[in-house]
Amino acid sequence: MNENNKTSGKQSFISEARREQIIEAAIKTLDEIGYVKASLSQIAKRAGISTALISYHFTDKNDLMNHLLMKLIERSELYILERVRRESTVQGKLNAFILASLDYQGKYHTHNAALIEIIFNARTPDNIPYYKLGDDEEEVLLHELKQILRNGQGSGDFGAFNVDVMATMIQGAIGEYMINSVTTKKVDIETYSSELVNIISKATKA
Amino acid sequence: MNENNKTSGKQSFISEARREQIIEAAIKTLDEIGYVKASLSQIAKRAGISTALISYHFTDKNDLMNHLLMKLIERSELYILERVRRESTVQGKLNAFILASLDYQGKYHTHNAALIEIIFNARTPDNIPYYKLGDDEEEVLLHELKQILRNGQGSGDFGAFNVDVMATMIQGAIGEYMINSVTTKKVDIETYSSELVNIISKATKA
Amino acid sequence: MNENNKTSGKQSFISEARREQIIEAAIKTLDEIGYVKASLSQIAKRAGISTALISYHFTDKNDLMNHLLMKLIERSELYILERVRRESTVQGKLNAFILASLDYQGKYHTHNAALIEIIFNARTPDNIPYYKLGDDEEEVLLHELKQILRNGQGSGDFGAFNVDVMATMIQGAIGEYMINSVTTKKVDIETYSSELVNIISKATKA
Amino acid sequence: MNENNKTSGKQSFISEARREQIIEAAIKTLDEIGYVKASLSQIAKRAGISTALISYHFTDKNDLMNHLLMKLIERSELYILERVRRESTVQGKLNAFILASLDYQGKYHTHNAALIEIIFNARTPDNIPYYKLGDDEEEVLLHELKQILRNGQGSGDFGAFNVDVMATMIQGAIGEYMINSVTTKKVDIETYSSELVNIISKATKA
DNA sequence: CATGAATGAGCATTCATTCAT
DNA sequence: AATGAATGAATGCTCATTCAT
Repeated sequence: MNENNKTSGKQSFISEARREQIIEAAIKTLDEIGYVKASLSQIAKRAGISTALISYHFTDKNDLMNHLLMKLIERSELYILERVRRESTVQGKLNAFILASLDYQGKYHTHNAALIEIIFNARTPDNIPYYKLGDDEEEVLLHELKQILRNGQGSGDFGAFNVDVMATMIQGAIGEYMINSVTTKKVDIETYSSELVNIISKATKA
Repeated sequence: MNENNKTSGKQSFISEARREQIIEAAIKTLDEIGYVKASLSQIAKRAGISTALISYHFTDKNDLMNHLLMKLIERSELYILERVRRESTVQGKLNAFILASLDYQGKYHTHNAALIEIIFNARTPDNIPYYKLGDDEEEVLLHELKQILRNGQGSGDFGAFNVDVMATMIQGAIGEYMINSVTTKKVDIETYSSELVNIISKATKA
Repeated sequence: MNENNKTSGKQSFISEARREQIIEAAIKTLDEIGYVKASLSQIAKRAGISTALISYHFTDKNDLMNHLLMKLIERSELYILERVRRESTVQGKLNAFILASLDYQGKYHTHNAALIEIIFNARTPDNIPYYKLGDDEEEVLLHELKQILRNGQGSGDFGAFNVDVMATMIQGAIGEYMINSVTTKKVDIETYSSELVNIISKATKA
Repeated sequence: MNENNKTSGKQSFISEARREQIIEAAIKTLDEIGYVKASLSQIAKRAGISTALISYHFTDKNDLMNHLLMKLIERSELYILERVRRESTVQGKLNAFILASLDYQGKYHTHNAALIEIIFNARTPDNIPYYKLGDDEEEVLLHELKQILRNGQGSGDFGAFNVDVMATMIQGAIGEYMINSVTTKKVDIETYSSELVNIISKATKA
């Protein structure tokens, strides 16, 4: 497979399947031993293939991590947006956003752990951390959340507040649960979800 | 320097100065190139010393990182708690907590970046990520925040809400600003601070 | 090559050849510069390969040394036992044992030097020197020697003596030639061999 | 202390005491962890001093090992020769030589272990192993042993045999006991001693 | 005399990557 | 498409030695 094939869109069916398999193994590896120790050989071991095959299907370790990250983001977006779109009211959408986000963390915590490992560890060749890379266009979820908030303000359901700050706060509150072990140990995810919905509801109220 | 001296409290003045210098260089290194690339030789380069000297003053790379982490946590705690204690009302204390936390991030963002790098990258020998290690006793700031919230509920200044959830949410909201580059680019820290204070104020109101 | 392959019996032809080559280079290295200085890079230099390739074919430096030791012991055992088994009388077997042992030292003195270097230098992780590890089962040559002595006593060819002591003495006398440079310089190996045969013959006589 | 002082004969009393102390610590270290791991810092630790002080009192690690070796050889020579000289007959002297040699090993097995570690591990800068260095003049014990054998042959107490070979054989038989763990475990030193005396007695008989 | 501080050289090992097959 | 073989570069760490104090 030449350099082009590795990044171009069209691959053979078998090639695509291999890439998928490698990405899944990488997710498992990141969850189990963390980014620092997640060497290609550790990933290959979990995939049951040789390291060389990873290099064959991805230009680079970086390339693999990028694809992996895209896949992880895509999945969580699909899950959360699907739940949001099912609701018709702004309040319903906001609640759905929060609940679905936390649900996803609980159900696919392996994915979430892998996501955290990548975002906080991987860096571009210029040493820019991935978590600082966030491009407006890419941040689909944040965009959706802001849209809900703006719509709520427009319809009078929500009061006056800085949408960017409120959205950031909500995302921080959601993400913190996974990360803050003191809370994780003390409060179960259902309680956290419903309490958070209440608090945000009050904070956004007109 | 023998094994004991490396961890015992009393060191010579010059030795203590070197340790300090190494720790500062390590902070700089973590901020600049991230945990993954922060090798002893990179740290040594920034400190202008030999790698061996780091090994001489710290038993281990792990030992260095632990001391560094302790120092970083200690500093931010001192800064924030000092500001909180200056206030007399619960509302004042809560606002001070939020503002001081964000101020610290803005003023010492190198320290904060280093803290993030360590917490999300370092793992114990059993592969437990540092961010999952959080021990109740160690989490001084979270404890203080909960105390403020409980006092506010007791005095009637704050309404009814789950203290653990509210505290976690506030911490998430504070931490997110540093991490969420979209927001960092769009909203300056003063705006974020004051808006967050307003939102939390409304959310906690009786 | 995965962890398993390194120790399991079946390897590819080319892999086995490389392992052989590395072991031979290690023998040469031990003979030339001794165990203490026999680093992987010194061995690699003599094998004309990279250090990493040694790590690829052996799990460990220890693993390499163990394989090397096994090979050396095996070779000397094969050589000596073959010569002993050609003889039919106990006296013939005893003499053959002594002569073959000294012949082996003379012919393959590089191997013998390497053997000495390993046995007296290598230690287990618990600091037990290899030369103190000798397990009855493993000491094939000592066992064979004792068998000859016992058979000779049974048949009346040999007189009464403590078999363990006599066998140890013979082994000591054989090994000493290589080690004692004063004697090595003064007495050639053929003289030493024939004289030792005479002396032992007298000592064991009925 | 300048370069000269380190090797010249006359040192201050305190300096001589320190050297003694270092040498004793080195012996202990060699016995406990073997030559390979016997770093200056390990020796210093056992002596309760700093590594720099060893470098101050000995030009070199090699220098320390040479002095240590001399001391060890000297001690065993004194012990054995004293016992030999107490006897008047050649047979008595020969037996005393064997018994005293084995006694020394039993009584001072720490010293003996250290001796073995040095002789088989240390090498000159030209990579000549110490065990191949043996100079006729230095080998006082071998010389004494040969003298006894020659005297015995002269007086008619002993028969005809090659003195060099017989002496080497006896030394090998003595040394083997310490080294051969199979025998060490099976035969106690008293039995080995008396049996060896009997065997040698028969082998040397007129 | 004695030490703490410091270093350059060397160590075994792991890693991402390449290449012939 | 897949692998085993191979490597150069880098890592954390230890060592013997030096030197100012």
